[in-house]
Amino acid sequence: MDLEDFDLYSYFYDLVKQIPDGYVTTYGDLAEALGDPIAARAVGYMLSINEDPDGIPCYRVVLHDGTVGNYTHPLGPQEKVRRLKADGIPVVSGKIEDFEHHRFRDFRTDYPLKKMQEYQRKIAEEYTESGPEKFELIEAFDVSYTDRMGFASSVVLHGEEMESYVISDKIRFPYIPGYLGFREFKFIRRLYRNADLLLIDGNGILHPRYAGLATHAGVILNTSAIGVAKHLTRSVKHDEYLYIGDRLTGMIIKKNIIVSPGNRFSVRSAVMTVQALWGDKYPWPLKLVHQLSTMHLDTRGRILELDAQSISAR
DNA sequence: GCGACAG
DNA sequence: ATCTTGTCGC
Repeated sequence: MDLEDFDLYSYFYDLVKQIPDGYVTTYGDLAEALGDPIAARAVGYMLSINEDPDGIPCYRVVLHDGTVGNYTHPLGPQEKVRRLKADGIPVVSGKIEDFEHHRFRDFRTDYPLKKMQEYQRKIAEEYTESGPEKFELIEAFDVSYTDRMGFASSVVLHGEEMESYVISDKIRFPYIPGYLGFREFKFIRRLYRNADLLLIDGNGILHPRYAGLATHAGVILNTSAIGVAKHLTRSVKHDEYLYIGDRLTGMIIKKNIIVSPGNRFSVRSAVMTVQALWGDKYPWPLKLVHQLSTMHLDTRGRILELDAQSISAR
């Protein structure tokens, strides 16, 4: 199992196909079969964008209490009820009768998200706090999305010189809290131009397993990295300092701007470096690369050439 | 209604 | 992140 290039969509749809005729399962049961109950919302999302509703029986996935729940179909939830009844499942006023008797949870699975957690713990062990303080080549990354496509960009800075890169690819991993690295690192790996500092939209060691996207990228690419996030994730806040367990992992430097070390930085040195790259209201290389990604998405990857002025003019 | 929830 | 109308504040 190649965790760095894992197709969770295919794996998930194969799980859904395992639900036998005459049985149902829940969003949480499928998340459990993937390896982490936190994926329950991603389960709902993946079902909602199912491209093969006749081959992949989404209608067999219901709420925890036996309520039928939503169905993304032109005919709506009533079509879900119709299909369940056609399978011989009794549904009375939107709820499955004798729910536990019809509930399937005996999935054949390798629990891929559990393996990814282990992988993240190994990455976290490779994180180091000390590193260089001067950088020749800085690269900032960002990705914009449609349902199944990602449009990724990077901006590379060396002295006064700047270059930008764009790539796009089909998405094979949904957004799942705590697993962003498995969604976005493949883009960073392809865009990486041997920079000695990576600036990444997301968290570093401010992560339940101390291995957010910026740490994932910094450790695998063996370079310095910093994460800058716009929203706070689960952590304990003391003044502006953010702790996971007893460990200092990040800092709120402005409203909705959270800095955490990815690799080869401490919290203090990461904050100082971000401040050295401060623009108007945000580190300017990240603002620029975000605009580039958005434009890349808007044109569906048909950008051929861009310079900094045409981007900033937006 | 509440809690979590990086992108 | 994306989907999106109107609304609030500078």
